[in-house]
Amino acid sequence: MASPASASSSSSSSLMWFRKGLRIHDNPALQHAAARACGPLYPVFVIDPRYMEPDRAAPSPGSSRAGVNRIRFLLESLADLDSGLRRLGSRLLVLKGEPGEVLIRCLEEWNVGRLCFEHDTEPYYQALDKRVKDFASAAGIETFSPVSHTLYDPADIIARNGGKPPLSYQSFLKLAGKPSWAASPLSTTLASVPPVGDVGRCEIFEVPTLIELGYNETEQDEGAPFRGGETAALTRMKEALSNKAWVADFEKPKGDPSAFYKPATTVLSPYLKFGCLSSRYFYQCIQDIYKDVKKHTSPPVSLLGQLLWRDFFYTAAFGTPNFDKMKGNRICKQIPWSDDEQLLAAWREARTGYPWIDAIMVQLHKWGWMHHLARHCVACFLTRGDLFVHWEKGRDVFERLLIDSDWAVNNGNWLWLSCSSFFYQYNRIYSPITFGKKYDPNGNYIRHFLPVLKDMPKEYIYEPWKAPLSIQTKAKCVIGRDYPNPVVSHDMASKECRRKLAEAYAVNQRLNGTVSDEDLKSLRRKLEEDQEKELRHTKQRR
DNA sequence: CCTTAAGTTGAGAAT
DNA sequence: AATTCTCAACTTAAG
Repeated sequence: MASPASASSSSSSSLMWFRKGLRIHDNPALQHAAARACGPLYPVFVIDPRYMEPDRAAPSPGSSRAGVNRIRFLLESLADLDSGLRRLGSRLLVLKGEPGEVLIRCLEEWNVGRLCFEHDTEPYYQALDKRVKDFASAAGIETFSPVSHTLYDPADIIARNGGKPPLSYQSFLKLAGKPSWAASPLSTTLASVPPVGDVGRCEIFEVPTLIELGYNETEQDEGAPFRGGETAALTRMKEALSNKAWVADFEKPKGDPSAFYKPATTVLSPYLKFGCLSSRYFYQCIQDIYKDVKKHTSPPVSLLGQLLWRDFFYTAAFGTPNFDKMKGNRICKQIPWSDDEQLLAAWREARTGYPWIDAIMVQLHKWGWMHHLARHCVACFLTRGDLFVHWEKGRDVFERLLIDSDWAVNNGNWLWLSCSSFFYQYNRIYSPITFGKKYDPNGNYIRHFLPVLKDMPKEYIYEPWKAPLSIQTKAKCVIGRDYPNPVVSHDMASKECRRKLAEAYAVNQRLNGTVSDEDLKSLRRKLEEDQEKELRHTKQRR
């Protein structure tokens, strides 16, 4: 790793570039930078205005790329990182602009000899990092870019599988084995960080507040239990892991998606997304608990199994060109999804008329987080279950609004839920009525996030359109006036979706992975004709 | 290529 | 009320 170039370099300063990995503990890039620095160390975070600053044209409060909840979470994380660094004798230098451009200017201005940053497998960072690394190598700057965001190096797993990512969880597990770093305990503390040097002509900012970024709305929904930052991450993890029996018995599919004041899961995902919590440290802590208990659950359902899912999707995403698209994605079924903007808008804006679906979408807007199974319900409903809208549209909404939205995991799950890849049992459709009911028969979750329905009797809370008008009136919620009628009939729509999926699957199989635009177009035409025929038949029968 | 085994988390009925 | 069974039925990844 040590390069002779750096020893002979006239420059002695180092730059630690933070992007994800917003933490002090188990941060190999920071450790390396701190340990090897013989001059000043500049810890940098670059605010990209396109990601952070308000965009009035955006569909909901936030920037063009991120909802305000995730921006808040990121700012909190940065402020916490700054105070962590200050405790160690340093601070966080915030700069603004296009990250690649800004970083290269810093490297020049500060005469940096060593650049450290966490390796990242997302396409955005792959392109950005190549630019920066090319500059660094031409300028004789040593770079150190370790893999520490995930448990494994996706490239390594793919290489061990003959160049292709494993596409089933079980084969991933077999291939992955025990992570190489897990042989010895992680280094989770740092004694000190060398001080920052002269910043020259670079304009340095403090970590901004939302208001300073130009947001008026700074109120966070009461109850949203998530504050950004490493401190909150570690507290939250310790709290979750303090109950060893809970950890040992954890089975994700048995969690209650309607629990909101006390979620059924750890809610560590946003911290893992930004790297406020090291996935490796989390892994180590879980293993320590497993050693202490007689028996524990196993992947895929166990708590450790959840962490492995993340790596599974990171690996699949890294090894699949166009992972975030249907077209040009070799593992994605080609399906003639509809582009009905009105159905999409109804879903996005929580007015499908199905309270269980709409309540989940409200929670997404207000909290930026929902339980995993709740995400399944709305994703299934939008795509293969009811509305037959393209999974990429739903993906975009999640990507914007979730505080934990993570490129690989989010796209992977949309591929999964839409039966486009990984999972193919399109007959198994989440009912927007009965699924939530079995966890929350009284509808407390709906009453909380859709207060317009708070006085609807529990008999009708999942299907308020079935309530007699007298009851609707008494509940002060007349369907069609105070709350919408269902945008589709679930029974009819889901049958229709099943049929369309079956036909699309048949075409994909017949054409064996080479479905052209023309093929898709003619399939779409055929499906529409069939639907019309079917409608005529139903009318005749009546 | 062909065969085989397996698939995180459905719904509804029956016990 | 909670658990287990049955249903109808697939598909694909892996080997």
